[in-house]
Amino acid sequence: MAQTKNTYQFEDLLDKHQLKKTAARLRVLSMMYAKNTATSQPDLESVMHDIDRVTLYRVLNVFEEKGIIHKVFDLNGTANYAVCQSGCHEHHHHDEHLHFNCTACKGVFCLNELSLPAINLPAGFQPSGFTVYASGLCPKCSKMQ
Amino acid sequence: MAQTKNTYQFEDLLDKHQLKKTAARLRVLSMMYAKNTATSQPDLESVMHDIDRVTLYRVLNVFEEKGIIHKVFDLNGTANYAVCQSGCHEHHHHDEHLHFNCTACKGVFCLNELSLPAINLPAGFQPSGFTVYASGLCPKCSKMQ
DNA sequence: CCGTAAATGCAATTGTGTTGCATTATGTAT
DNA sequence: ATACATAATGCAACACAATTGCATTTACGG
Ligand SMILES: [Mn+2]
Ligand SMILES: [Mn+2]
Ligand SMILES: [Zn+2]
Ligand SMILES: [Zn+2]
Repeated sequence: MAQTKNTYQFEDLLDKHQLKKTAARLRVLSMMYAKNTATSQPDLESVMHDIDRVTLYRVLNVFEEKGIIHKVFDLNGTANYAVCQSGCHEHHHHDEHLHFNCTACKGVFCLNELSLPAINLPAGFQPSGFTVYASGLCPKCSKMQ
Repeated sequence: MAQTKNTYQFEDLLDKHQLKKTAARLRVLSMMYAKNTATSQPDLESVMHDIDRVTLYRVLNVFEEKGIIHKVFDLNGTANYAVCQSGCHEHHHHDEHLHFNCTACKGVFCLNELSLPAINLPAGFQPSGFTVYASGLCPKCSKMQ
């Protein structure tokens, strides 16, 4: 679920990855860590009107490179980003968990706690990674019908 | 793999779905049935220079609505479309098979023959569908290294 | 062959994402 | 505290997929 972190911890996080502590980066971090669903650039833009859209794209890109967040596409093919749990490093993500896309609230949930079953492919195909999506109703939306 | 059908069969297919037999639709059908990988609007556009891009989008959309093709996003989040095998009807697709996206040739393969393992979700999540992607090298590209 | 509804072409618009470059802010050395 | 080098940002422009409105053309049943 949503991880609680204060400004000092976000500054430490940026320090740890040798990133300068800028207002845009701190605000993106606090927004992303405050929610339990993935965030898109348009999501950020709709809240942070004073930060240029290009800056938001660049913040997301550098966070992904550093292994702070990972990219996941929603049902419409638009990029969303979620905070990485652990085991993610620069240019090397370990995000082979299931992603749940709620058809009602459109939220994208990372289900890190689930273990994915092994999948074997037909002869000739050499897989290097798997991505599993589920769509349907999230807990909150299924309660409200 | 690639299904072989002639023009009469494509006309029958359009008839069956109460779609008018137009040149654009017949050409899109013959191109999509001739290959064993999914096709994007830009793919079609690069071949059918005389057909407007908007028409190609509309042909793809109506084929998807009718259950003739299904949409699958590639690694870059762009929409590709593949011929449905069976069991797909208007507004009701059964395309819960694995999609393999080759990182070399960028081809998107529908692996209909594979059966996907069951996946159960945490309490509260009500799934209505699953999508599984694998990325890596397809048979042809893995042979060429 | 005609008439009508559907399909198409074209222009314009939206949305997401990228690039180049001038300006500003950050962190460090003085 | 100040100056400097470098990184980050803002802005304009661009690229590309996808959508919408509307006029024109086509398909097809009568
Ligand atoms: Mn995730
Ligand atoms: Mn498929
Ligand atoms: Zn929901
Ligand atoms: Zn390949």
